[in-house]
Amino acid sequence: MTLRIYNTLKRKKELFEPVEDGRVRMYVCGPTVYDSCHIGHARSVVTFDVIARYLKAKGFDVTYVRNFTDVDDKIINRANQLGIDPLTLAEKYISEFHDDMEALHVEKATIEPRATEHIDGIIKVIEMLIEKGFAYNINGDVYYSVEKFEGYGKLSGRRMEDMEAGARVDIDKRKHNPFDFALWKSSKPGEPTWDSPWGKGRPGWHIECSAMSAEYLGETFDIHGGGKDLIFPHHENEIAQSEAAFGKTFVRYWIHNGFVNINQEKMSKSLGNFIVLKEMIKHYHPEALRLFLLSKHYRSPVDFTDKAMNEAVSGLDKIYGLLERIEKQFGPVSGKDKTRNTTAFQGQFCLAMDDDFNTALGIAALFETVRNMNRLLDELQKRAHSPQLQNKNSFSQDAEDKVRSGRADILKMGAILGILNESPEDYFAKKRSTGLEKKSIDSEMIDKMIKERIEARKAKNWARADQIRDQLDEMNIIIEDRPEGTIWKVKA
RNA sequence: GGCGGCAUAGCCAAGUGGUAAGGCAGCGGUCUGCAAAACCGCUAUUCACCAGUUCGAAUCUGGUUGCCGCCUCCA
Repeated sequence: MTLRIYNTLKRKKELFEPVEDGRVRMYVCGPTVYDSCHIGHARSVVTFDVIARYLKAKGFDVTYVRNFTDVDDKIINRANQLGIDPLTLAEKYISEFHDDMEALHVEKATIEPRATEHIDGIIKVIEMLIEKGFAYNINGDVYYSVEKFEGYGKLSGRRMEDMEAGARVDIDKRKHNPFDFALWKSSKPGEPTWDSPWGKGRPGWHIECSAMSAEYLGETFDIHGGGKDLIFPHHENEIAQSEAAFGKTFVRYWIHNGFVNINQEKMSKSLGNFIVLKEMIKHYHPEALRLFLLSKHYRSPVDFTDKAMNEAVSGLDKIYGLLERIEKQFGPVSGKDKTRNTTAFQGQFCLAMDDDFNTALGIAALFETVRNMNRLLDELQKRAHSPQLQNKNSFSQDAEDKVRSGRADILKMGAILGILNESPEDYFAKKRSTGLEKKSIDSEMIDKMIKERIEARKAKNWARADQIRDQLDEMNIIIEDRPEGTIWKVKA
């Protein structure tokens, strides 16, 4: 059970060895709260949610810090446009973020610090950097001097000389080097400001993460994550700040998730193709989104399409379908079920997750378990209908044990992936009612028609039964005659 | 201009030296009054192309082509 993680800094997979045995300290860059979350945010948050869940399941004591950037140019601009206070705007989107994440079944981070609540810590780090000669003050603006930090560029793999060649960087003559970045920005009218040794102002973007991670996780910690786009300049700058200020290795393992494309196009505001999370979960089950996102490796790009989402929905239906089948036959999960041997989980699934959180491979293990359990239930059903078979009882006892263990397996895998949070009844009931809403059909009418069809079938009036089924089909309702009774579904 | 990534069946996708997971779709079968669901079987002698290393390569090396990302706010 050795976990290997792809480390962006080293550009290879490495054995994971935390600073302190049995503990993991991890920091993930959260959103700048100036707008609603889109599915790109969802990918990052879900990726690290699964990583945190898995580390906990492996027995680590996990301290997970995910920050909010609640003071920033974008927030100020947006607030000015709307004529409201920037901090009020930030508050609104923080609360929206929480709502979205709850809907997505994202577990709460241990600590969710905000930049504006850590101004003192930020100022302290800037003072250290000035003192050590890594930063300079120009009329109340404090800049970090990238040339002073020897390792600058080591995360993103770029050298200063290369970057200058074709770089598109704003020319600020006051900076010693075009790549020098702001640690502290002097205040302009209408902006939130704090007192500092350099006058009134506000922190730059990168410094908050150096200050807050040090406060909650120490000067060296285990995992730092975020989207690939943050590698440069944000994370490069964080390393420069923290290692210069504290004189220690900042982070041991850097993890970066890939992007979400929409119909093979980069998702961007200018293309107008970004998908807001709370809109999308009106159309798709949040767990289907998680299953979709996790069915590709976290470092690869994923292409969001309705087709891909519908495939995820089919997969989720299949899993819940099995859970429903088991529950109908053996009842809900019992206390005893929770302590069962979960061989597929401990074997295939954990092996996959141990290899750089290979959720796609883990999901394959989940589906294989689903198929195995369905097969067993089929066999059980077959035997029940053939009275000549011997040892029926011992087989069914054995099968029940296996099925219960299989369900425990599936639920354990689901708990890492953050899916299968609902009871199968609720899942399908909700699906039916939202399906009806969309097509504006009345469920009482359906029940009435199904009752009539059951009567017709009892009387072996197949013509009438099929006629009713055809009518329902026209209403986008699908019928399944199961051994336990007739159920219906709404067509996707 | 600089840096980096990717190319596996109809589609999505895992697989970094030992002979191609899983999902979706399709077809055939079992089951069913007929269906649906579920299960079984089939669907890549082959992993963009060329050359090389090796007993052996989708996996390593070199080259070619194509796609994409970052270097500017961005998950």
